[in-house]
Amino acid sequence: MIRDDLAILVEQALAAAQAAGDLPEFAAPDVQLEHPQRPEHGDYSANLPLRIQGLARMKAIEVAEALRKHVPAHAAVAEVRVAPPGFLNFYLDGEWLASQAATIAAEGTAFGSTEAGRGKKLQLEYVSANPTGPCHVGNGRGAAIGSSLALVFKAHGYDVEQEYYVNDAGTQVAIFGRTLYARYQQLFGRDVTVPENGYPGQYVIDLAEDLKAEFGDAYLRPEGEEPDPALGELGIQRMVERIRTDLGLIGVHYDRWFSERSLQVEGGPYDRAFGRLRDGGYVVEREGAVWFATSQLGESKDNVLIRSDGQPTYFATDIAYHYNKFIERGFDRVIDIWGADHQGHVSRVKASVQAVGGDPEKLDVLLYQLVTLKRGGEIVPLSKRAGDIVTLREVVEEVGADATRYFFLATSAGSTVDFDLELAKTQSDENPVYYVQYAHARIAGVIARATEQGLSSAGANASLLTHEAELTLIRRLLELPETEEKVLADLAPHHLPHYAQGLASAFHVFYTQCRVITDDAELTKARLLLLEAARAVLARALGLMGVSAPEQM
RNA sequence: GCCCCCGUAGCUCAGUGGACAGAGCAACGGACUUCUAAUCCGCAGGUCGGAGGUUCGAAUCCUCCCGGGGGCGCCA
Repeated sequence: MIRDDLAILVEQALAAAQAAGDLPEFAAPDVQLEHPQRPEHGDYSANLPLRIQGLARMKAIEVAEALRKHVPAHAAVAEVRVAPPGFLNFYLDGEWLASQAATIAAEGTAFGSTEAGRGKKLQLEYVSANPTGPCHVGNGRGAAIGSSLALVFKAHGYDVEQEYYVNDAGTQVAIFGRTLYARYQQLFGRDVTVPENGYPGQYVIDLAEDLKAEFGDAYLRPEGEEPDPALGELGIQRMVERIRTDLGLIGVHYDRWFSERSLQVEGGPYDRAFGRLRDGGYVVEREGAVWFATSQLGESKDNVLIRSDGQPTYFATDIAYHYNKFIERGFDRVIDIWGADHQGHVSRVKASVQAVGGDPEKLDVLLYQLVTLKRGGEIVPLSKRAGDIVTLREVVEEVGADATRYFFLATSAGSTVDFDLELAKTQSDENPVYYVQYAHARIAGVIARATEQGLSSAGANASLLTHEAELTLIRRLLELPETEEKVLADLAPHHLPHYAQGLASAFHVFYTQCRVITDDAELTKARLLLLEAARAVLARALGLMGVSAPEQM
């Protein structure tokens, strides 16, 4: 990308200046280029002189001047200027910019793709909400972040597997089974109550009704007896199906649904991982429970693996799960995306990866802050245990899949967000996602009209693109590769909506100032070429967000 | 009590070592006989929670304090 090309020019200038004796010899830090906030400071700016003034024992402004003299000529660069207190500012050449419209149009939606991840097996695990209830709004945030990251990684050559970890074992599943059986019995007139710590939500009643309609009293046992485990399993299966369907509504699809229970088969990952922990001397028994001596690995405290009732903890199966990911499936990199309420879990999972022979450096845990759901300013609880849950499906039906995904993507994972249902509904017409989509629809409209009139960009002369609005738009197009790089480096897909917003804005300005289809046949061709480039980049940005790029609105 | 995240315009949020802090929404004033006005232009809006410190340079890094959220050995 152009930014990297310019960085190389700066490195070359430094080497040349040192060779010529204009600067002393020293090892310089990596060259970083940025976009100045003010246009008069150029398109790209290097602060290298300020950072090496100490090494050079010269004033920054003099370092900058020494560098400027040695910057090699480059087709993209019209001018390099020195600005106080010591910046080296690059101004892109208008003719080169115009030529980029042709380059981008030719690449189409492949513009921005790289092979950076070629041959790397990457796993992204996200949402993985308990199958004891449908996805709620908060799960939607994890879904949008994970899904979008997966799309970007794929676009850069990574072999990506998206996985949902199904917690189909353990205490909560058992409680869910008992809740379901209680609701089921109620449908047959029995006076039973939902167990303490059960799931009071309406969806369990709905599920019980479905099962009764389908299987009648097949799961009913004599009063007072324990429920048929098969009922609970069936219930979990149905909830998983529901989750799969609901996530599909916002375009989230997984390569694999990984069963927690499958880890626990005789001689399976759970046993093997446990063996590794024992071999490492990390397993101790105390207070009737079995502990993982995480404190030996720098953790502040030990953690229970097997409870005193003999059941493994969530942590224990999670160790087996990560053992399976790293050691048995051999991923080169694993990214877990969790809600911030799992924050305390991060360091001990990393410690466990190390303990079972994996490399904790290859594990990234991306935490997103929780979503506060509001209805008309009032907080609505999100927990499945609270009963009154607002499902992801309800939200999608109210505000639409595109707006939902865009909303969840638009803020950085580190910020808490308020999702006000009333606001989401009333402001749906003003949602930024429509601003971006409208830009795409406008482009599609003009191109369609041009096609009707037998016009195309064939044989276009890009150098006719000289209007300031045209060049500004092209500058924006060129920022897509940088944006994607930043998304991957920071694991921060929120850069995408931010970028798309700016790109759409540059397009709308262009559209207002520059008429595409005119009597000037040559200029029309050139502008159609620019439209094709803009359309491809916009469609790509929207696609990476998992948001549709409509032909018309 | 300890740990993590956050605090930026009226609201929702970008910006996390560079130049005079940005966008959207809301408010106000303009622009459609012309490829979609879900648009554009203009105007306005800020002690970057507070106080010290480091640095040529701090919204950004360090320390302390205030406020909000999350977490802290047998829930997941």
